[in-house]
Amino acid sequence: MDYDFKEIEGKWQKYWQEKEVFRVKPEKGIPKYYLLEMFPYPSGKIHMGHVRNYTIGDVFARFKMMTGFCVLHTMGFDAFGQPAENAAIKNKTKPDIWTYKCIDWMRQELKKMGFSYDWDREISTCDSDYYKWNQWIFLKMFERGLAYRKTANVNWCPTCETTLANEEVVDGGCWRCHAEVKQKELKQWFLKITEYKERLLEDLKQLEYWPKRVVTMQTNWIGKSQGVEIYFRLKENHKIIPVFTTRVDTIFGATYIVLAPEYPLVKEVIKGNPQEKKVLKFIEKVSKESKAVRTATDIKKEGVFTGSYCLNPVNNEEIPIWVADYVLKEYGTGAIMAVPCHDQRDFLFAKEHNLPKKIVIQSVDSRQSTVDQMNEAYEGDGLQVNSGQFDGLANEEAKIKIAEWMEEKGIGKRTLNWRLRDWLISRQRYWGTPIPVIYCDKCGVVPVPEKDLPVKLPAEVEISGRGGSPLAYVKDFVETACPECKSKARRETDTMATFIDSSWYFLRFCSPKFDKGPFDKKEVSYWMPVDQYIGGIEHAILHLLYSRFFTKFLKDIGLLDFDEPFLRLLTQGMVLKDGEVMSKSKGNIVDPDSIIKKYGADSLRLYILFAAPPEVEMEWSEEAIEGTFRFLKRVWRFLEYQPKTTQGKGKEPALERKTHRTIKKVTEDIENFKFNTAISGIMELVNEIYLAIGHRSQDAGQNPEACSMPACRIGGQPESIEEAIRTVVLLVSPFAPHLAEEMWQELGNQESILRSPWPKYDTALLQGETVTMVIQINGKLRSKVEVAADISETKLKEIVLSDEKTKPWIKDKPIRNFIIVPQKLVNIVV
RNA sequence: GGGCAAGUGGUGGAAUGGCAUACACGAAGGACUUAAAAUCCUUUGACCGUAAGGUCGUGAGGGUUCAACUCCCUCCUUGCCCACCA
Repeated sequence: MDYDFKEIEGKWQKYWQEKEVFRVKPEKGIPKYYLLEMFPYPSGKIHMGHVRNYTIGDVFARFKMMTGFCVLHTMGFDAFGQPAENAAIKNKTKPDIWTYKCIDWMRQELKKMGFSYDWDREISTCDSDYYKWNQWIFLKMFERGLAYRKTANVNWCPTCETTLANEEVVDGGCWRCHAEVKQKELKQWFLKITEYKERLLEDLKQLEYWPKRVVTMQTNWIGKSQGVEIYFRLKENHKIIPVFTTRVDTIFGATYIVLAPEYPLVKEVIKGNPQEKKVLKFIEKVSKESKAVRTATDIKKEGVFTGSYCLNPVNNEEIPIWVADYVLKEYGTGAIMAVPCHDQRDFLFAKEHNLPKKIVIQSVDSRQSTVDQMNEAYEGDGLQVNSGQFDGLANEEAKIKIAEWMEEKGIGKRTLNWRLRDWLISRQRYWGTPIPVIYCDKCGVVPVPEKDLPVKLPAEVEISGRGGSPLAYVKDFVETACPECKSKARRETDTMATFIDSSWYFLRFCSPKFDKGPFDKKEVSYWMPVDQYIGGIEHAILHLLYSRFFTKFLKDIGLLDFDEPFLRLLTQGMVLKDGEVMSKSKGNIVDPDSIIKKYGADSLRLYILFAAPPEVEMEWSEEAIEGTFRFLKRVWRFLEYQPKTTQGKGKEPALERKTHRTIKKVTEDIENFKFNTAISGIMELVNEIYLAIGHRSQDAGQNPEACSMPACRIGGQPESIEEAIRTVVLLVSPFAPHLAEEMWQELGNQESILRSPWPKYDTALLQGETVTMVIQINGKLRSKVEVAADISETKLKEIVLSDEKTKPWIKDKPIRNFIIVPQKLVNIVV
């Protein structure tokens, strides 16, 4: 009987579906487990990254099911987004038709992998049943002032007349027509995530089961910095220019200040002075530069003198005011004080433009050069010099003293600065959630009343990729009545960023068909929070931050009773081919479907977990998958093992011990997501079983060459062998579920293997009567001895010292130390 | 520039203070076969040695320890994420 994976996999996928094995509902008295993998964008085909992500999740879900949990394991589609519009233009189809077709293909491919999803709970974010609640949440935010409108810049391609996402800007040009990208001001919707910045930062401390680096990345992204706002005054009219710094200890070394080109005061400062034209020209030039160009590291920092001066408030020194592109209006106050000796960017800028430098921090341990000898800024700690009454203080201490002194004199104030900005959600796109807002000439901005939701996307739209928001051209959509005064009004024609969709989908899975709100509170309080979330590191910042923000907001309006949505997070590594990320542009894609056809889903699942630990990148190798395929065939052939009943019963202690040790190892490894070693543990047990069967046949006087499996039916101690085989089938079942189900049935079981409990190990059977002890002389391995497990120290010493291989290394040298690590090794120091 | 990972046989990887290279892949040899495939068995870090055995060996250098891939310090390399963040 060959291992016919095609037939087996088809059979069991059908069985699972028909018997609704994965359908789940809350059950009293059984602990719940919510396992979630990041849902895919439905591009049509699954790729190896999906296979890896979802296999990791599936193994864990099945393991949890077998260890007695009520497991919520779901799948859906993050279905809005630009590729559908691009496909519509390219293939002369419609985004919805294209998307739903892709979803169908993708669902089929996922089913072929045998994943244990409750497909009854499938959701697609482009269904109005779903995006209706995006709109509802938006309205709740609007009510509380957390959704607001302001003008902001977008990347604009003048040729295509369209907005471009940052990733569509290639080398400062449009990805499609390569025209130079301009900045354009538009009125757009924002969500006030900054209102939650403290909590988003503070609650990171709760996330002890998140990878450290993800927490670090979020912390840096929120970017809280403690510093001082210092008030510089214009020399002419004493107008205040506030400057933010984290290094107030260097204030005495400030030799100029720099304003962002967009800084409002700039135009006033230069009015009528000889520099005016030059500065205006510079501002004009910078304003055309896209952010990408301005933030590039390798480009020289440019700037111009404004012709004006201001006063350093600590010593009333006159210092020049400059304008430069490396200062950003959005960060801090939009103005900086420049300390060339202690900030590298300032150092380079000062060097370039011949500006004065002044040392104010003296390094303690290295003799510091004079200003002229410096070839880079000194950014480390040290003692204050040239700093008036603060000279001689350690700079960390001076930071506090100077800040206090400035506050007393009213020339500065301690303040916090945050890097996190509000979230721009307006998109000039069709394939997204319409923003539920109406503009009325009389009433102004009017939210769509809840009862009128959803604001549906019109089906008949021309997608050309040109001319801004496509919805603006759909007359029936735009023209509407004001909900308040009933007079003629216009709908908002922008749609929401798709990150909104994924910011709460994990809640929708708890009650996917609920129609009285975004989710059923009762269901959510049973299932949430997500116990284990699994996905790519590329979502470490935005998606996870937005989801945390939404959760906190929904808690504030009384819909949730917890602060954090995801208890544990696993970020899986990428799948590489020939050392590079698999990607279309590199042409090194391996299609999972072709692998399934050749080796079956079980082999693919097993291989992708066996090749590397989940969180590191893995190298794809077609040759290596042959190995896991072979292994499954080896397991499959256990079905041919039929001990003669006349042979009687009997136990094989060594095999029994191996079986129980393997149960322990595999169980612990799965719990810790060490799937690669879990699998190798099962492989070892399989090898051991084959050995046991082979040895029996030799003992029975058989020709060992005849010991292919069928000939081995004379097995002497079948009890242990049968137990071992049954154990292998159970242990391998989360990894290769189709094969395990089929074998389980062949072994005489009626129900799905998922309904059988996970095997337990007997602690008493783990330990043999003897152990092998390693003997080291001076830390070097010299011999091994087999001794009783509970041997006394004196007896052990005796045996070790009389060991033939040990003797020559000791001879008559005095023994200085005799170290015993129980049941492991002894080390003799001579 | 900042942050975070990682560096072990021909390859993927195992060992987180106690036998370095588990488990696999590949390679070589053998059994079975008319042959092939499949399957099974043996060998497989380097060097010295007929052998027994020995020496070296986890990116480089140093340190702690009876004992270091593992802990500490310095450096090198690669990858990922972020970045004129004041």
